[in-house]
Amino acid sequence: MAEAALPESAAEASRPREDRGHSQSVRAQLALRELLLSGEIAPGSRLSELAIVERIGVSRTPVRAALTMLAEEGLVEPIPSGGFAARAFSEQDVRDSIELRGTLEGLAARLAAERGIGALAAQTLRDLLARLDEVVAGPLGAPDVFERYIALNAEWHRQVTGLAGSRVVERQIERVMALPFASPSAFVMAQAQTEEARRILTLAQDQHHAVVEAILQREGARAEALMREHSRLAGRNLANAARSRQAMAQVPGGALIRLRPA
Amino acid sequence: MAEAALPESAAEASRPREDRGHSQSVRAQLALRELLLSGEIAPGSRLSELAIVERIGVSRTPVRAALTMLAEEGLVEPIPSGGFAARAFSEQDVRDSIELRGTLEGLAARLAAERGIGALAAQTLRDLLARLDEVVAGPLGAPDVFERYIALNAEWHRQVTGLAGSRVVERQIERVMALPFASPSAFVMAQAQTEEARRILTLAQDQHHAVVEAILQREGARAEALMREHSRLAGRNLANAARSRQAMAQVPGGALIRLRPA
DNA sequence: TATCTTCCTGTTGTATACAGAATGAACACA
DNA sequence: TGTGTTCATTCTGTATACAACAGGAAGATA
Repeated sequence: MAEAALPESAAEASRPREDRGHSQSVRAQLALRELLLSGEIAPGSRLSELAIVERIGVSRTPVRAALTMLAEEGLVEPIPSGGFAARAFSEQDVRDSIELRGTLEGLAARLAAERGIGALAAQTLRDLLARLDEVVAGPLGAPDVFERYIALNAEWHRQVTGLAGSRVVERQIERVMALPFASPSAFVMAQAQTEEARRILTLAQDQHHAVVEAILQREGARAEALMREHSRLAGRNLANAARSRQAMAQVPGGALIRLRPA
Repeated sequence: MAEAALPESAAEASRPREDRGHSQSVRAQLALRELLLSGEIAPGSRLSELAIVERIGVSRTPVRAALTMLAEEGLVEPIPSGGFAARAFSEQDVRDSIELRGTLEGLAARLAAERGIGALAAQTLRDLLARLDEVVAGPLGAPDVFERYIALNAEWHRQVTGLAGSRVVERQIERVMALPFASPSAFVMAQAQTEEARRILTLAQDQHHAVVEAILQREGARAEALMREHSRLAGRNLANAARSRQAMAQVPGGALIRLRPA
């Protein structure tokens, strides 16, 4: 193709910034995921490799690689006769994914508590809590407040899953979170508009504190139970968001969710 | 290559039976997994695509596909500079994998209990239990007794994870069990030789009964706790097997496990 | 008009060629 | 003898050609 013949630097410069430095496969994966999550590719529809090639401008080989990766992630499913189709999710699937995340994060929290964490990790957690406190207590009307919360929240969850000290567990949690609506912050933006926002953030943040306390005091069972319950907050938010199409549009991957399927 | 030019039937006939009807990619995946699990490819070593091509007789494309699949499974890990390496596992990794399976199976059992199962499914479970009872109570010296136990045990676990009625959860459990030493029957053969075999099988089978009872009586928390504890039997068996090189050889994927790493 | 057959188009699975990058060996030099 | 450098080899990532296959439309026949 034409682009491949360009000198490397020119080709790089002409690409979207986020794609720089990535291999074609990664590029294809990112682009395809974007197309899927935004709903531009309708859930259920077949994904023709050639069509994707034209759309994202890399050859079939990396597209194919991207498709198998996305199939592993679960965003795409293999068709028996060959090829892949964009996957649709039921509300129950979302609910189960959240429960799954809660269970695995609960495991991670319990392991962290049982095995103990170092002083440095403890301080990192406390710092994160303090910064989250600021955001939650501050004015919610300020710009980017929720984006800031999401970033800090994601970091907190990453920390806790990392503290288990188990590659195996960490990997598995990453897998679950590959489904974007299963992520800890999936429903934050959907709630941001509601008047309940502050209440929910307050509850979540209190749970954050409690989990850290439990981990520091080596209370494994408590850490686990709290972490599970924490995930159920997302479940509640899902129930609320499901009532409004507008709210669902704020949820990452919301376009893939078929509400009240037959 | 030569083989590709052969008429389909001849090529098929000349292949090992297990490979019939599969695509080249699946063939490569099976063959590679076998090479990895048997330890023929040393853990930690780099996997040259060309070397694999020569070894299993399919071209680079399906080999590459197989490698990415195995990377998702976790048997192989990507090298930063490109390519893949056979992965080695620590005893802790195995322990964590077992804990992970227990946690997820516990979730499945709880969901099954909470959501309830149909009469048909209940009967299937009872039948399986009865057949397992026979094996466990019978003479353990008879040929293939343990193979039979493994098959029935695997089926029982498959049933329970299926009863949760959640694709998402089921998929995740499949992922964990892709690591062969995490499977419910991983350490059965290693224990088969010991005098403790009957005791362990008896304990496991009692837990099977208890889990089914809990599910049928809709006791979610109990089903979950039992299922977790059930998985810890494997953890105990691991501790025993780890003491003997001969016992480890009986464990599927045992060759990948680096005991007492530095 | 309904149904079966045939053929054609589009699609995937596979093999392979090529370019750029990485790795390791050989060699020069301190 | 140890160290830094250069070069050749090997490898991966990507593009593309080709063949088998699936699915569907058009046409023939009852």
